[in-house]
Amino acid sequence: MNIHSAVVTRDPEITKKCILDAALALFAERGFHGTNVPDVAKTAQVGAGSIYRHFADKVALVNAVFQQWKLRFTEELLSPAPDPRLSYEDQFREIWARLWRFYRKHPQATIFLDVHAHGDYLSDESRKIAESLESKFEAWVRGGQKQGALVGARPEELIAMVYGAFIGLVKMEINGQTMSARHQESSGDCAWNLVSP
Amino acid sequence: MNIHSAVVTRDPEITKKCILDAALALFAERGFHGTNVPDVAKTAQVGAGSIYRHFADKVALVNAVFQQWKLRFTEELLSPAPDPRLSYEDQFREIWARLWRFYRKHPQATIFLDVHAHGDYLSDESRKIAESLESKFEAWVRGGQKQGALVGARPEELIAMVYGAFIGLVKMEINGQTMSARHQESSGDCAWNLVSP
DNA sequence: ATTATCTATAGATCTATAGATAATGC
DNA sequence: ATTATCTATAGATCTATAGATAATGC
Repeated sequence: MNIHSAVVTRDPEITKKCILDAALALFAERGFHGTNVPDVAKTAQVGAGSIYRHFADKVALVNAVFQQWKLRFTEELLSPAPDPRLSYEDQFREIWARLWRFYRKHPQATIFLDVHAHGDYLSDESRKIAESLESKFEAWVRGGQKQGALVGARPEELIAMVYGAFIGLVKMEINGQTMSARHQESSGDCAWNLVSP
Repeated sequence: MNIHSAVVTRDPEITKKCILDAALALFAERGFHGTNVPDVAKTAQVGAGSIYRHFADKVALVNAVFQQWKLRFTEELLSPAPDPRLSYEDQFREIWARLWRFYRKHPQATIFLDVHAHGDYLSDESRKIAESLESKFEAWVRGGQKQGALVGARPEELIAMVYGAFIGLVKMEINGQTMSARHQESSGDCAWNLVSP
């Protein structure tokens, strides 16, 4: 059945990585339901069947992408933790700068994580990872509140507003208004005012 | 072919409204590609064919929903304009309160407008309506900046951050953390600090 | 005669699998 | 002998249409 095939041999892990990268790009741009598996295969330059060798189904694939990038996002934002000798304002600005750095390095992942944050196809494992990131941020906020360095709202609220403001700027940029380094910096002033007491 | 049919007669405008309401609910919950036309018909309690009598195709339907609610959102947020005799802080708080009122009255529309803000299925007409709302907000921001009552960033940036922060809170609430009237009020303090000079 | 509605379905598309091919390892 | 890959496609699903039915208006 496979007369013309040129089945190239390579490390299966490379095949898997190609699939994950292609899935990230297409899911970020078109969403879960807007992306079909043959297109992922074509973008990854693998056969459609190979995707089902590495992932049980399309839902498992999107969860693998989600978990990979949620973990990496956590890592790049919170490891190493901002120097605790810094003022909370400076720690906050460090995290704000890391958000922008993450987005510059991985724009597709930033969009993917926002778009797929609440899909009903997310597994319990994926949700657990998201909650774990959330609780790390909440701990940081509570620390600042105890010192009176952050405003006394519920930590979830402050996180939702700051991250929401960041995503708002990202979407604005994707819509055509670029954010220069200077704009990123001054948006940090605004974001700090949001949480400062 | 239609032996058992009970073709109920009613005002075609009511049929159309039922379709638009059903489409709003399903598109908001499952997104454009995650929603299929027979499900919209079932939710609207009409035959699938009736949808294509009122709308050219699925894309025309989502655009009709988008335009209806984007216009209504603009109306409810900016008409009547906040009393210009009020301080800009009080005008801002009035708009913030209207945002929450819109969301409480039309939670599905709030989600719909966020999820479908940048879909590639949006028509030029839909985009024009979105831009027109944006420019009304920008004019309001420029007015405040001239008086030194709002921080001097680009208006698009301030709008993106404030609206992003609001959407962040809405998503947080949908995720389980309710926002009481008191929380809405105090989140307005934070949001005002974001844009205050 | 026209208009609105319905059900049934043709045709397109998408997911997941079957089965062939080739490379690697015992 | 096992494992990874491919192409082709079965079966499910989805969009949009065809054609029947009924109500309204001239």
